[in-house]
Amino acid sequence: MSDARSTGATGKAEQKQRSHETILESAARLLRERGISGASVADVMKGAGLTVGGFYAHFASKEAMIDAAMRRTAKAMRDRLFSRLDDKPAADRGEIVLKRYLSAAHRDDLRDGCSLPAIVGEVSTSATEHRDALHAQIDAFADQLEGHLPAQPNVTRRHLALGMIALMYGGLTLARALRGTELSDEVLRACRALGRLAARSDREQP
Amino acid sequence: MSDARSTGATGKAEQKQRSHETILESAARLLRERGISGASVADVMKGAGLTVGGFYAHFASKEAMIDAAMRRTAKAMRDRLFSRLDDKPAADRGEIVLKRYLSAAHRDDLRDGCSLPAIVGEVSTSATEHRDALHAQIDAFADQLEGHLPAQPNVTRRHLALGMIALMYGGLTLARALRGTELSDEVLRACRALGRLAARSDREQP
DNA sequence: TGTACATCAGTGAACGCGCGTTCACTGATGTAC
DNA sequence: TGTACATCAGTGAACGCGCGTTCACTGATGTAC
Repeated sequence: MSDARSTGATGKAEQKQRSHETILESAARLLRERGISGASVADVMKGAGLTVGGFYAHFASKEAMIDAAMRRTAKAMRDRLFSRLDDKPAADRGEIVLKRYLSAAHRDDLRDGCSLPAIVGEVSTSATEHRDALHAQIDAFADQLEGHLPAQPNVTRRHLALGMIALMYGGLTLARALRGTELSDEVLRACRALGRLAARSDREQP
Repeated sequence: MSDARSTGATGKAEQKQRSHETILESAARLLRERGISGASVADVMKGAGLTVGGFYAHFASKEAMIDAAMRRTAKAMRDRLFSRLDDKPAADRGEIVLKRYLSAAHRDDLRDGCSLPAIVGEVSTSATEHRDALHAQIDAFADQLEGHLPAQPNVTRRHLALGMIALMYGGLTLARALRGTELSDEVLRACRALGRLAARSDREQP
């Protein structure tokens, strides 16, 4: 505490920054678990160990909070998906990302997984104000993914990446919606098989 | 009217049946446009030219109405997707379904299109009570689709069908969420290109 | 060092609103005699 | 055929609830002298 003081930062400002961080983490978790409309301001604050009233000292609106949570979650997800990929053969990398994303573990871990399943549907029907934040998220995802995909005839790597993102997002969301059924596992397996067609070029160069 | 009377049906029962139909149509339309939580009972009744109070003479709950609207919409969508397919060469049929589903016209037509984009996300996060209705819808879709897909090495037709459904649902939903941007069109194109890998077997038998 | 005042992160109650659901009522239609 | 009563599809106001947002207040922390 005295150390913190000596760095010039005041205790109050530090405390507020810590709270901001905690609120953002709570928001990101509830967003992934319950979606945009399900992540209520009161519950987000409760999840951060605070009360509703203080919220507007940290964010201008719920909309701003959701956008911030989206940005943060997307970055964390990409870091995890693409981590330690350099150790693997270049030809395997696309398929490794595919398997990480479309795993039963990822399907079952709502709290720490990808936020797309909780976001895209709502943005398409009732939360259009988050379109720009989603756009940035998809753009960044595609940029990073296309570097790990093989050249294929008649398709750009960019298109392979966007197609795989749609497949991964669609497959995971569908598998989550069907959680607890045999069909849910089947969907994951099916999407991994379909994605392999795009992620590997072996069949083109026998 | 006198004709109707002579068939033995009473005017009152007929009127109620007509209203039931109108309510269901209004529910299906609002469900596709605004999602499950966005299709409020009051708005559904208003869309049918009626008032809220009468709703519970037609459905036991909002949940029952949504399930009924889901069933009806899914059937209509399949009929449209698979219509007049017998005129086409067998090898083209999978790709034709793909192109019909992942078209800009379908993306832009919320009112009459597929209901999956409005349903799956919510079922995965906050409307789990509709899991069974969704399961039946996906099952029926896959059954019908797999008959139009080619044999491929290392993948069952069932898995090809489920993968394509996830790709089509994911791609359309993402494209709708990004509506109005260049990226939205790119996503549609990308998903058609990826889906072609599954829908056509040409590359396997040169 | 000690005292008086200023700041401000967080509290908790209240607001207006839309939601799903309930219910006493209305009035046109249908039935009995 | 005409009259009295029963039925029932639909009305509209009310309910309890959770939502996003506002605001007067509290009390610990920080500053001035």
